[in-house]
Amino acid sequence: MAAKGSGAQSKQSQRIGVSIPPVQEPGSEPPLSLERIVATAVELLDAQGVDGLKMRRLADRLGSGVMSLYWHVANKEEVFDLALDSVLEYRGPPQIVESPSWRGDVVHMLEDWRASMLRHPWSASLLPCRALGPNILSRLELLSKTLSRAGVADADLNVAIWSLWNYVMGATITRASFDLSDDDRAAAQQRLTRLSEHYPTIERSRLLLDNDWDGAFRKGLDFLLDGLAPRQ
Amino acid sequence: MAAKGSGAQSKQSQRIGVSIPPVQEPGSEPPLSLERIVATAVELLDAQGVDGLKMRRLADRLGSGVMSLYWHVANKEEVFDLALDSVLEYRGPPQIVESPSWRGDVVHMLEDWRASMLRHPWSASLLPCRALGPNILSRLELLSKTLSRAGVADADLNVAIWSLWNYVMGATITRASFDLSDDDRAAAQQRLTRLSEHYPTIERSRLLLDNDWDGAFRKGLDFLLDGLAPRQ
DNA sequence: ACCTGAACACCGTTCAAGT
DNA sequence: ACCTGAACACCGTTCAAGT
Repeated sequence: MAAKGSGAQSKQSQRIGVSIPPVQEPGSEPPLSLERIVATAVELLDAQGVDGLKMRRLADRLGSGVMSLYWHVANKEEVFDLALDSVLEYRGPPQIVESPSWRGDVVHMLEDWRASMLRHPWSASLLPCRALGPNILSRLELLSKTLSRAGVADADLNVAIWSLWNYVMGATITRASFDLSDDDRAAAQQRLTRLSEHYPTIERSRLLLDNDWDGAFRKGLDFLLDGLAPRQ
Repeated sequence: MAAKGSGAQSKQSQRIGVSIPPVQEPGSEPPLSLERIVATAVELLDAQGVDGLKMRRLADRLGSGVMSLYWHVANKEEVFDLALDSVLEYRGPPQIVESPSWRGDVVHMLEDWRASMLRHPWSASLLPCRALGPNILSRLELLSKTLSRAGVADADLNVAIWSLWNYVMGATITRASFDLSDDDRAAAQQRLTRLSEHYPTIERSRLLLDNDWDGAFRKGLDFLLDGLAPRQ
């Protein structure tokens, strides 16, 4: 299961003394490494979507043979896992003077989470069915700690966390997949208009064109938080 | 784009008079039809998951050559679209005497929606990125109409619908993917315990093992509905 | 109108070597 | 320790026919 080179931490970024910085001669590639593979996988996913990530294409971009990848990585699945987690790092809430409120912290983290996933539209739909990497676990830990300090009882903690997780995931996955296809969406709304006898209400409200996603996200999130941890 | 035989409605289920019911001679298959293809695709997906649906395997089960499928269907994508929508039919709320309350109707529809998707665990993660079929549109229409009658203003209608959609999708996708792998989940929690120095709070609450999914779903849904359409 | 087999252009990955 | 090319066992789909 575990990849051979998984734990390897390439330390070549720690330059010793004043040795020559590794300026890239055009055409000569730096050596393969887990970091380069993951970074390039993210590039590829951003550019071409989930189906665009192929081992051969990845190797091409890295200037190596396909099979070289398999030294650093067990299989394609692991590439997905690593690319996904690499995109979800969290740097914490802005520390302006004093941390304002637990609620502000939670909202910030969840909005940042959503924004991170929307910057990489392939990531949201991948997350639920993949292994939970350290960055995701860190977010959950932070969320849990914050809610706990805010007074949420231990018995209610898991429900609160999963409700928020579910809401964020649903909102982001939907948004990301609608994002991918602006034309498709217009086409869908047109099809809806043609069928307006069957679906008069959603046709009238132009459901498929409405796009205040950010506002809707924030509003629903507030409702959830009101219920989960009432402001006292 | 449109498949050649898409609109075909095989009417052979309407028996004329007392003709012999189509008892299957073992080995002789009924003729191919869109319905049979879709039904078999659902079987295959239920049994083997998303990656288990291959055109060749589907053809095998149907007792036909692979390429025969392409007469009824444009490509594999269309098989997914049709299988998905076929699984999401809604029969409406139980009509016991009087329809109780708009809120009961909404909750019933959304819980039924979730249950339908959980009966076919591959469906939830597929839904957001596929075409909206008639059954899904019907649910959205019903939801919209009910909320509208409940007094939700036109301007707030789309936000309300999408919030609920997002919540249901997120909850179901998460639940379904955790469902797929009971062992994996235990393994993940074990890994978490090993790393408990980094994630003490979620380790202590045994976040990854908690499984009152149904209760959590209902609770969060109530919070959302409270916010979206306050009971007067 | 409906079905078919052969063939094509891909995939991920195994294996047996190379340095 | 790291990289490689040839080969295998698959895929979805095109095409040119068949009935």
